[in-house]
Amino acid sequence: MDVQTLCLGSLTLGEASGYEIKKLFEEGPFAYFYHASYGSIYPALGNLLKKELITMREEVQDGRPDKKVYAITPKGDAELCRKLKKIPAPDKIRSEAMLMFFLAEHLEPSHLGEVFEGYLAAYREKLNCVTQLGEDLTPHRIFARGFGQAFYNAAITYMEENKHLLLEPSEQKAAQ
Amino acid sequence: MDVQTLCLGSLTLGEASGYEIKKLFEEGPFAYFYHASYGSIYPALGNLLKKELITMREEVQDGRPDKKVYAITPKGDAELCRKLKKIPAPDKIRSEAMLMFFLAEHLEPSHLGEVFEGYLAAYREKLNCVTQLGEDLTPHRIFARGFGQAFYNAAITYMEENKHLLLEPSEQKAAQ
DNA sequence: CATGATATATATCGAATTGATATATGACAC
DNA sequence: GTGTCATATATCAATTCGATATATATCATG
Repeated sequence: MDVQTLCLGSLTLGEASGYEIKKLFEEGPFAYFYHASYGSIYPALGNLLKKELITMREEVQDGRPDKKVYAITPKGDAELCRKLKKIPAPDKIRSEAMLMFFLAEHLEPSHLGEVFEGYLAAYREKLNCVTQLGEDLTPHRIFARGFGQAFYNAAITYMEENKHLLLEPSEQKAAQ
Repeated sequence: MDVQTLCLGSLTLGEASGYEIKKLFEEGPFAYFYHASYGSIYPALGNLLKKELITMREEVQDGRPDKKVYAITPKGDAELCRKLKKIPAPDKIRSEAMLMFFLAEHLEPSHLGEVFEGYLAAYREKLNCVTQLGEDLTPHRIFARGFGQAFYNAAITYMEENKHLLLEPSEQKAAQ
């Protein structure tokens, strides 16, 4: 699943600029299951335009910089459907925080605590973000959003309940 | 967090070959929070060796190909600690399946069903994998493993309970 | 007993992606 | 006026992926 396909998928939600597409991955409905950077989005939009899978119009704005608004074409829609006709690759998670927790013996306790609190706070914020997300969703999208909520809820609950394992390992040892 | 740091972290669990390190990310304790490919692991080990952060010895085996066994040095351990002294980047999830669910209107129902069942089966297998994982774990690692279990459990439960949203959207619509 | 599949093991390389950086406009605070 | 923030586009070196190649050995299957 390359960024071009990702952009096509984004544009099925309505026309958007590269900047707006990026926001879908940062705080929008895609935030909890996919990521893409400007460095891949802008070139992808250029390629899609060349292939006539999307159209572009320049929109002059006042109070902020002008933008290029992209929209998917029927040809682009057909291409997206073609690309979605496959078995998806397995999920890939990259959690530096969890790696740190796993290797916690190599961290200073104060830093570990800081990392933990920051991580928990970030998850609470993400849950908040997902929960506020979207109106008039199709059942499919309610399912997808609910998955994100279920994930964040489970993570937050787990962290709150098992904090001691990470932050007071000496007491745990003593209790055995 | 680059692959070199990741390899250093892997080697704190004990000496290992490139192939064995890869398995940590595929079915081992890192599987549910990080990924790395051969194309990054082998060059990373080469660079770490040059920098004397790890050592290498060739181990002749019978019944299978010989392997190069790497071990972390004190210098490597210091470097790892240095690299871990920072605030971790936010988690990044890449789920092609979830993207498909979100864009389900563009999929044939039979394909959607197939993707869903495959995804659920994969998660059940991953949960199984994580649960069987590790003996004599430190509290930190019990925390990390438990997080993986909590995540997979939540995901599986959610999918089982909300399957209808995804696979019978017409009935949902009719029920409104 | 060939044939194919699977597991172990290392290595490489083009293509894709990231993360950082540059550039620019305008709002808003202090 | 000075700094910071949000909007907006674009580029690029460095990193990483995913596919492929190569090799050894086991095991099943017809």
